[in-house]
Amino acid sequence: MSLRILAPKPKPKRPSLLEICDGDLDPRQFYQLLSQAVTSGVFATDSVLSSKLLLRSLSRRRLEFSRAIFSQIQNPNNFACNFIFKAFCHSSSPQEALFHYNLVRRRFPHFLPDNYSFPFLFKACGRLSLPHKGQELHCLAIALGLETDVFVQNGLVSMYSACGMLHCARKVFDLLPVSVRDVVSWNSIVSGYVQSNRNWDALQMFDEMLAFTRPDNVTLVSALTACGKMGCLHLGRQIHGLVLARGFTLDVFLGSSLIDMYAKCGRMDEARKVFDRIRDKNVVCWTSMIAGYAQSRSFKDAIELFREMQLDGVEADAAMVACVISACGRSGALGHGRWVHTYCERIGFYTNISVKNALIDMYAKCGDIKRALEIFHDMSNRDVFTWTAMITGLAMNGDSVGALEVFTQMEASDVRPNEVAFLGILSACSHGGFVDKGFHYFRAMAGIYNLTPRIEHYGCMVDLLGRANLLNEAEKFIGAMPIQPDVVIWRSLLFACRTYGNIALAEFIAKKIEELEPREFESRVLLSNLYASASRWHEVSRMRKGTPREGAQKQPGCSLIEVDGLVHEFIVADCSHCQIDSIYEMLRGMNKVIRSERFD
DNA sequence: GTAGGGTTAG
Repeated sequence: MSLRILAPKPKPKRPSLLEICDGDLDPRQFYQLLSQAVTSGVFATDSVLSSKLLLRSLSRRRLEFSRAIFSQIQNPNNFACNFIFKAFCHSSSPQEALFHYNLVRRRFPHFLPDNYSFPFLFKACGRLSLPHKGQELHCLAIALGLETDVFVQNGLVSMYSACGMLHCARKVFDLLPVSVRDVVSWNSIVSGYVQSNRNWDALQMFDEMLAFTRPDNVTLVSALTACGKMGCLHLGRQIHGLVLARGFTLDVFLGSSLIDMYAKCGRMDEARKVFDRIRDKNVVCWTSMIAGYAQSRSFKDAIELFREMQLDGVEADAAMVACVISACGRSGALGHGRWVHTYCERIGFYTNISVKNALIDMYAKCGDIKRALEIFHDMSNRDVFTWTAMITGLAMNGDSVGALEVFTQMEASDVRPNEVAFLGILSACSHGGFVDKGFHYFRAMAGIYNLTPRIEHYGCMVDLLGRANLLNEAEKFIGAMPIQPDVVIWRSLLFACRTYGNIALAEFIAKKIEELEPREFESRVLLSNLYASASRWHEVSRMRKGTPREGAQKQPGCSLIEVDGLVHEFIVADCSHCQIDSIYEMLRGMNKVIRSERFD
């Protein structure tokens, strides 16, 4: 028997901090590694490990750690600096990127930003709308010889666009040699025009681009957005054709912008076809579709789709619920609205200001003004939409005095009323019969707030005078308007004529309306009713002769009712409801009761 | 030894 001498087991090598850093780490292990790095003085000696730790902190989205780690690094290299700029420029506090840039330049005079730094810094300037800081950095970039670096220059185009300085963005773009421009350069300038609502210029740039570069998904998204904003269905369809013919992938961005374009052009059927074809829909796709339905007043479809989304397991975000709440408000679906309200409180969207604004609007539109006021009073931060929703809501619910009070409070706050807020207050004056106050606010628009009254504001004033039986003043007011009066304005005065029985003026207005809308017969019907009430039967029959029995109605009337959480929609002469027979039976029964009551 | 720019809904 021989003795075998066993070789000693090799002692396992302890992995270095760098190796640990490269491996998979759960949060606890990461914190352990961080504390070891702090105690062993790594940040003073090992710039690579410091940088790697920074990178890991960023992937954990723990910016406070990134900031702490960066502050420990004694001599940060450009890599570490760029890293911190990048982390912050995309964060919720982009000013931190510029703060760190200033800090680094002060503390390390030898530090100079490089071609990697500038895009992040420009991004931060753009997001913060700091064109002066951007220009300062632009000068430095030129001094450093980066005027043909496509990344730096594209960053500049986007920065100037984001700051609303489109002429500068265009100049940077034009100065960039054609051989250097890439698809991102074109995308940046096209999207710049779209952001500034210069949609026609955006589409022209898009057209020009096609001669130089193949567009990508991002290009088409911007072009489609421009088409949507302009209601340009023809071009939108052509771009959709390009998507299909050239085999572009229908990603969520392209899908959402196609839905949005079709929805804004009133083609919900085509929007839905796109929606159904998107795989892995995100919350934006669902919102685009739901917003489209809400915008085309198909509230029932909007609310149903929201339910469907939840069954699909997609979580809503604040923007989505604000959109759904607004659909509930406009359809009068108070039950649904309440349910979404509870849902918001549960998920935690309730802190979001646009959600609260939507809730105020919804409760006010559904007649629960008490609840709307409660939410309004509980809010510590109010923006112009909050105030406007409350003023309009009170006016709508007949509380003109309340609306005037809230408007006064708004004027005392640091929020400036906009055109919509003035529509609210003018309609409050009109319904409350406050003629002098109405004129005061109408004059204040231009005089104090530098807002140009739009045709809707003039409409409110005509309504105000008409309701107050100041029909001749209303007519004079229309005559003095700097804009051409439209049918809405004339019709509102015609209604006032009917109320106060002014046949002579009504005849004059009906003529005006017929000139503007020769195929509409609503004014004739109104006028003939007016003749009837004055027993001028000859004129009544003259009016009716020229009026066709059918086709006089342009927009079908529509009403909705919510029963047990389901919204039922009825359009004039629509028999599609599954219980239409029992509904009519009930209506006939009710009519009978009403008639018998009347003759009792 | 390591990283980059532009885009969508409300």
